[in-house]
Amino acid sequence: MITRNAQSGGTARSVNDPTAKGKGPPANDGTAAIRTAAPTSRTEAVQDALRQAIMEQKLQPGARLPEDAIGETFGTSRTIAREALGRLAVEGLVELKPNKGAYVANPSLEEALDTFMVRRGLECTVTGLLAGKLKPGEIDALNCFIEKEHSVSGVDDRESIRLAGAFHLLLARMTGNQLLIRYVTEVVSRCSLILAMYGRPHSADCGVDEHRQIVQALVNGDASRANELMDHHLASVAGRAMLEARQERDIRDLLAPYAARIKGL
Amino acid sequence: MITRNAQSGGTARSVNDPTAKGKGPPANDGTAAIRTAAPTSRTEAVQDALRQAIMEQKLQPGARLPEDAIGETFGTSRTIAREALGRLAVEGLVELKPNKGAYVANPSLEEALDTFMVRRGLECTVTGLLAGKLKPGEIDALNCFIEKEHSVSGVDDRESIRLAGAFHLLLARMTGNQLLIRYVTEVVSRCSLILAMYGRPHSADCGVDEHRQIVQALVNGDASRANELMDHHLASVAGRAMLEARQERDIRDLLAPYAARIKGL
DNA sequence: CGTGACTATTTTGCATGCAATTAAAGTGAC
DNA sequence: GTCACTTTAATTGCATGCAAAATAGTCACG
Repeated sequence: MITRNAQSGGTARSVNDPTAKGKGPPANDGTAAIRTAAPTSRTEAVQDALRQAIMEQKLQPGARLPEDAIGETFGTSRTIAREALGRLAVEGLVELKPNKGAYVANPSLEEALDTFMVRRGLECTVTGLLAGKLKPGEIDALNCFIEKEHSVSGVDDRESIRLAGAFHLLLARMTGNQLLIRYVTEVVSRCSLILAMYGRPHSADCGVDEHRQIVQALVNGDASRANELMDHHLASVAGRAMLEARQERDIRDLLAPYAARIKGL
Repeated sequence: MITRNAQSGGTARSVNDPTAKGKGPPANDGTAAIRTAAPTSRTEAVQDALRQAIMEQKLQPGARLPEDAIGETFGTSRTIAREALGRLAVEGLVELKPNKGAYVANPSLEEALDTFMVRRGLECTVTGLLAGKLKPGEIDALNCFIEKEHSVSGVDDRESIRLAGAFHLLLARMTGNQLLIRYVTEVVSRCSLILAMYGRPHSADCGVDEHRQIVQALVNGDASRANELMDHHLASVAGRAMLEARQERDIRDLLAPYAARIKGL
């Protein structure tokens, strides 16, 4: 009925920029995205866009994600949307209910704690691999990054969360361990979602100083201290976020479906 | 031209048992599979079957996995095969080359070491969560499992590797942490593939006793000792496997494509 | 006899169409 | 007015078809 053009994909190219335009300059300082490399397939493009939309809370937790709507939005077929949703489900950002459809993940408190627990283990592996092995250029990059974190601290909460995640990602990338990078990327995504859901305002602020200490310990080659700091850091981030979360969460849960219905999606 | 039946999927049911028949009784003691729950979709069924085939080395590392052939084998369309391959790629058992197709993963020595490194971190999280928290029934289950491991030790290498993996999986499941379970499942899959590729005969044998010690430490609630044991255990498994691997691997790499061509696949 | 270009075939990437499941609306009985 | 049932609409699950890319095969030419 739509008959967009011919049939095959050679022309429909509305994929490249649909949700990506919202932010500042595309300077790739690790700030921008989880994905570093340019998307190779359309599936990846849609996947990246959806991930960003979810993590920026443009798509509320619990919101429905119909294949049709997504495909149409991005100018692709349901096939692509479907596959992107499937992969995001693996990442834990999307929940896939059989025969019912895809929803933005709405992690329970328990799942949130599980995620942080796994994250602590992974990040200790990171610190273990990095302690005393950082090259001068890497140290500079980290310090520079922390500077940037400090500059937005207390100003833009959402940006703070994003940068905090990016910091941990940056560390993981320095290990060069591809699998570790993938896992840290995943848990950081999940944690960012969780913090955006459960976090109180300013909850991520005081993390900056802890980041500084961690880098210092890594530079000093003190692995166990870096581990300890990282562990404490993550535990405290989780703790700060969760403390007052219980009631608020219920309200949000209850409200989300109505909000989605009103907005029409 | 095939016109198998009508059109839709309501009837084509050759999915349920294609590669699964090769082994003993279907008693579900954790021996059988990575997947515990019955597959809900056809995609999952194919995915599980392929995973098993790969881990049993029925499909050699590096072998091509054409969508067509897989779909035909399992009595489904390429769509299903494609999606299953995609998910296995996420798990790291399949390598997906754009516009070229899917291949059974052929991890390099570096990737193998990366995997073991990540695994150590994850499994330490497992031991940390489990130390002193095991219920009597769980302890029994573990001891029973170790007994079984011991019985096949030195008899059936492939089975030993499988059981060793299943033991770690069993531990992970006892944490109840879904994400942790997923990650451990993945790394165990990968490590099983790696051990099957790189492992010398009997390389996994002496692991049984270490398993026993780990359980003992967990029962005693000695978290740090359990961690230490687990770490040492995994490092030694990795070490045993890798030691003589270098040359042999090159040969296998070179041979794999030819083997695949001869067998026609 | 080896090498390069051209063609044919295979295989992936993606879009679309049909059936089935599920959610919703509408209808009637109590 | 509420509950149960039937019907209808929306959406998923899956298969198939077409085009592009990659590979294999063929033939002319050096």
